[in-house]
Amino acid sequence: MSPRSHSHPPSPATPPAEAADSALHARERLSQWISEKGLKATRQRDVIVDTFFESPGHLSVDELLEAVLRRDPHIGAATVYRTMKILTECGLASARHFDDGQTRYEPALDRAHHDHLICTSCHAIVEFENERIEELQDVVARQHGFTVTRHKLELYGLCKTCQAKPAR
Amino acid sequence: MSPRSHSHPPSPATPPAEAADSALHARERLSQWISEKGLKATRQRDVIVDTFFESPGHLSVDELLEAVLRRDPHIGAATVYRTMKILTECGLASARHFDDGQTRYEPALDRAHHDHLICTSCHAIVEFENERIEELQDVVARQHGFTVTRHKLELYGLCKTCQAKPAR
DNA sequence: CTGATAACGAGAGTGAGAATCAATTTCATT
DNA sequence: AATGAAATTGATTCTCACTCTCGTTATCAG
Repeated sequence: MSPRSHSHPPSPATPPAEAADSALHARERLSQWISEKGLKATRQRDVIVDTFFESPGHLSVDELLEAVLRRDPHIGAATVYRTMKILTECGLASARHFDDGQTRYEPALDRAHHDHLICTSCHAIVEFENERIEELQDVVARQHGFTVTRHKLELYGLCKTCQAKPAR
Repeated sequence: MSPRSHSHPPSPATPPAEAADSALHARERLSQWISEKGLKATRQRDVIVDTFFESPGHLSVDELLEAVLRRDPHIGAATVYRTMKILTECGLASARHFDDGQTRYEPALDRAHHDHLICTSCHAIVEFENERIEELQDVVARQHGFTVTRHKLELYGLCKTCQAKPAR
């Protein structure tokens, strides 16, 4: 079989202290959830969760897997899918479906609701909040007799940088 | 008030005059586009386009195919995909990607922009427009240096009917 | 330590949609 | 009408994101 040389995988490049911190919080909350639900803690999940919280937001599973494999080349894609599903269920991550056909995840630790501006050229994603828009949405929903549980507002276009550049 | 006229060619179920009318307009515009682009008119495309414009909005390709097959059981799914792509390119239809993983098409003949309320229980889709929200979106985009080319606003929740019912 | 069982990884299965390709249809030009 | 180049068709295959299956392994309460 495989030699379990499992020393703790040292982080290749020191991540920002902030990110590492949020990864810590997340691991606490996750272990809580795990014991509540009768799940089991595994090395793979730790690696995936750490990687996720130490990476910039809006990762696709592919991108996350790539980063995970740099730390542990033996983790399977299915495990990343499964882990992100768990993170979503316990409220630590939220899934976003933009128009590129992939599910993207962003950390959801104590984050307020927000929407997105998406550059169709460089694929940059900028978050924003606008209380007025939210209010108006509620008004519209009420006018139509709807009780809204969630919403999605995405603005697609060119970011400042990509407007300046000619055609890419 | 719906006019009950018998002036239409015999079709399996007489569609609303309004819909048949828009199907007519659409066919004109399509044939224009077809000759412009050096494409060719075909019986299959006519059937698909007619069916599309005589059906209620927000059809998935599956649903459309089903309706098409009732008129001509020999039309292939690939042709429906291809035809809807053409309709989208020439501005007669617009594609929508809601959270159910299928592309849905709605007629776009001289229609103004609008957004959607979607019932997560009965899957009803209600359209709405709100000029104030649009304006605020522009403001937000400007603040972030974006030039927005299109946007997507979807409100998910329960419609009036489904709120009344217990659980479905 | 041990046994029940959750979790793993590899790979097969799915479903929407795009691509391929031989056979057919369209249509401008004879 | 007949021709033939080019577009179109439908069956099938492929791709891509994701889920499921299954034999094996790891976790953890007792």
